[in-house]
Amino acid sequence: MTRKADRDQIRRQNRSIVLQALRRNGPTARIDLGHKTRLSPATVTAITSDLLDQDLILSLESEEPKTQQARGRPRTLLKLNPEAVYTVCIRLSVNNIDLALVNYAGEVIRDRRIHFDSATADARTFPETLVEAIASFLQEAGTSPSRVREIGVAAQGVVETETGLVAWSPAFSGRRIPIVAPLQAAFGADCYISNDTNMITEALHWSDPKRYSGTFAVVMLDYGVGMGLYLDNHLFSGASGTAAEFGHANHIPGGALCRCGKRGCIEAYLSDYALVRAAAGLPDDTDPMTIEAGEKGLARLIELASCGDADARRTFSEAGRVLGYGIARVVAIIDPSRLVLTGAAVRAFSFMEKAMWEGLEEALVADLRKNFALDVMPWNEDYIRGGLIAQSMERLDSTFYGNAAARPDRKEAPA
Amino acid sequence: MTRKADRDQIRRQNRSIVLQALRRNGPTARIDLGHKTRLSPATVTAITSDLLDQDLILSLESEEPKTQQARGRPRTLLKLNPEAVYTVCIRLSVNNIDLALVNYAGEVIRDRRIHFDSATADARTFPETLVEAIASFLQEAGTSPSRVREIGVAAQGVVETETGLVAWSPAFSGRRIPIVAPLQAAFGADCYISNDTNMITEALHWSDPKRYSGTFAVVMLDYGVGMGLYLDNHLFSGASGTAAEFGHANHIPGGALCRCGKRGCIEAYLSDYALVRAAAGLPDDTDPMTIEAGEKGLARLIELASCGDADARRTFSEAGRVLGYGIARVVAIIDPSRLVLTGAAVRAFSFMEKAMWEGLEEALVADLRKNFALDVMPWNEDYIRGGLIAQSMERLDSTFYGNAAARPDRKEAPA
DNA sequence: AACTTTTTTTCGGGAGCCAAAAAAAATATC
DNA sequence: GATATTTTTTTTGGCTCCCGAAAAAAAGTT
Repeated sequence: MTRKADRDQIRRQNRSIVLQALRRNGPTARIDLGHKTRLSPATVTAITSDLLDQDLILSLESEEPKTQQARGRPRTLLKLNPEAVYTVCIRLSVNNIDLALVNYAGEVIRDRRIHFDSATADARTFPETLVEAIASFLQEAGTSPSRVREIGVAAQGVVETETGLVAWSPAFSGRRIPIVAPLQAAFGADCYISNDTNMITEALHWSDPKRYSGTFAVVMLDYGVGMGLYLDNHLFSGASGTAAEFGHANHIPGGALCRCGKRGCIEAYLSDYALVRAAAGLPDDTDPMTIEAGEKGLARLIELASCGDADARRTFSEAGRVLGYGIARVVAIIDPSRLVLTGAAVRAFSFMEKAMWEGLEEALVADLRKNFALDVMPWNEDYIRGGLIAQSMERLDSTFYGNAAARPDRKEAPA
Repeated sequence: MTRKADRDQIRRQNRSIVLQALRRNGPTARIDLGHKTRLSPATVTAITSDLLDQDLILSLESEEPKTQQARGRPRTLLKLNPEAVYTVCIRLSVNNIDLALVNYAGEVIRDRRIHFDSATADARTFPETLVEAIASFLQEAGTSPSRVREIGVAAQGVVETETGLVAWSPAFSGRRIPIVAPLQAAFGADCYISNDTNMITEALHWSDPKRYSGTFAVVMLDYGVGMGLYLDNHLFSGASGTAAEFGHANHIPGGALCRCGKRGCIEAYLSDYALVRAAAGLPDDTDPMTIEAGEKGLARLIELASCGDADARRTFSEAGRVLGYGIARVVAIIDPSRLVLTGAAVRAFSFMEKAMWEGLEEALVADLRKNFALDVMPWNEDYIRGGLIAQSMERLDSTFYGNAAARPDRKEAPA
């Protein structure tokens, strides 16, 4: 049963909409906020004066507006108060912790990369390491931890959003590492953790909501294979928060050996180590950990293919066919309107494309595969940070209302 | 951006909640409606008096309430007015059109099965046939078509909910047959079409919302293989409405021949004809259309297995392994909290179970497969009708508000 | 200085919710 | 039979929304 509606909900929602409009459009006059949000001028005045009282937004009088308008009362622009609250956005990769301090306007005011050698470090102490890293980062920045109201983390591997831990990651040699609980305990802020590809998905929706709305999927071919799902206009993370593990969906029973220990995973055909292993003619059960792949391995392979090396070309072509089959299964189950292909390996897309389409056609009946568009998108790591920022800001915007806590939770309605 | 909130929305939502509470609990006093909906008594009075004015609900004074309560003003029970509106729920199977006339209380007041021989009939004229069948059904029932405000259709095969047509079905030899548009034109009611397994999914949520909420999947093993997805508390049907086509997700590249013409679909290993084909030792590219399977074929196979026939046992065991792999892929991508297995073939589940778990274990890393529960559920066709009724009633409840049309559309927010 | 134009604020009204009081309609008690 | 008690329902009054319209503010134009 749907939850009952009451007045508070209206105001909360409308405040949140005004904040979103300001974040998306930068300094804006009340009258334009009215147009953008479809609220009446009177209501915009009421809401913005609340927000001004709370120092969440600022009035931009002194600065010269000098828009095109000539006559009439000049519009006073409003903007988010950058210093109202701060967010820390963190990206965990195999060897790095990337920290960013972000203000309420969504601007990165300081960032820092900390090396973390996952091969030698003890995964069990990682949470403490992370807490210390954040604390010293904030101290350097001269920002009191109490002003940080939101901490977002993106990690590679299998992330359990619901429990707030990394369930399986190459960085932690497969150990389950709690992240959200230690951060929450240390800083008291609202914390969350998500898969890195989910954050790319969120970033796409933020940067081009026209194109990336409704139901779409993102497949990331990188050092590992990830997926993000945006379903019915919401980021989807499944019941325990581990959905969209495209890379560990099986392709061939008993097939090539994957880093996760199983055989036949899509990742075992498409990721960096899989490509290097195949191109080198190694048996497909060669332990992935013994393969030197990563950025260098992949780059060399792409170069070889570009030079016309037959083995490299064949490797990419076979990978493309696997990709086609994988996409076919996702399309059959999810029916997205668009599928975005990204990650370091899309540089080699031209070598995979033909086989990919062939695989897709072999795998899926025409009626099901004609309704989706494919985007191939080179990318950079900033997308992950962008998604974290978008997600954090959305959580913040819907939090502020008096002292009322409780962000409405889409997951479960109370009995 | 979220839509702005206003007062109308509140009232609409609360009215809808009251109607839902009445539908779920039967005759209920205002005071209990207050408890169930968490609305104040004053508000319940206001809303119910509106609903009484509109004849959507009835007051049950004369009849003896005689509840356990002894003293105090007696509660007057309210109930939905069964005659307020009518719904027609239609199930299309290969050879039958099952019609049901349902009143606003969700009770079936008349039903009828019409034979439709899809082998000889012309699929192109099916829409007219359907319209005529409904019209004569209503006439027999003595119900004016104008009182029918909702028509819901469930069909087997690939159903495009968004365009309102059957894209591929064994009943129509693969032709695309429009359903919603002709019905809408003929009757003016709000019409929709959905996949039959989606309706089972909806029925499960309706009948046991505690157990079947959040994110869960339903797999139907029948004369064909279907799936329904309930994600984040909403029935999910994908961008074009063809999601959850589990049966046509590929299992083995270049594998067994499927009814859809492709090779290696899960259906080509798990459906009635696939089992009969395998048990008979026929080559796996034997044309499914030439195989006598259906209810009888499946029943005989189950009997053989029960008697200890080795070939039959092996057939089911192999099918179970495929099922395990298929479930593993769904779990990797969707991460449901529960997976329901149903359909005619679950009678043979005991012969498939061991291999299914083995397949699941082979295919998926442990971290991803330990978060879901499996239900095996015998079923009957009434579930589909139940889901249609639940869906139709939900659509009706959120429709009535003054003359305002516009059921809020979860799919797309306006710019 | 008076008019025009545009934005913002104020004011009054309507709609929704709720808490509390009042009314209604029984049974229990004397 | 009259009064008290209990429980449900309705009414009242108050609060908070939002909105339309009017008023005010703050320019530029004539």
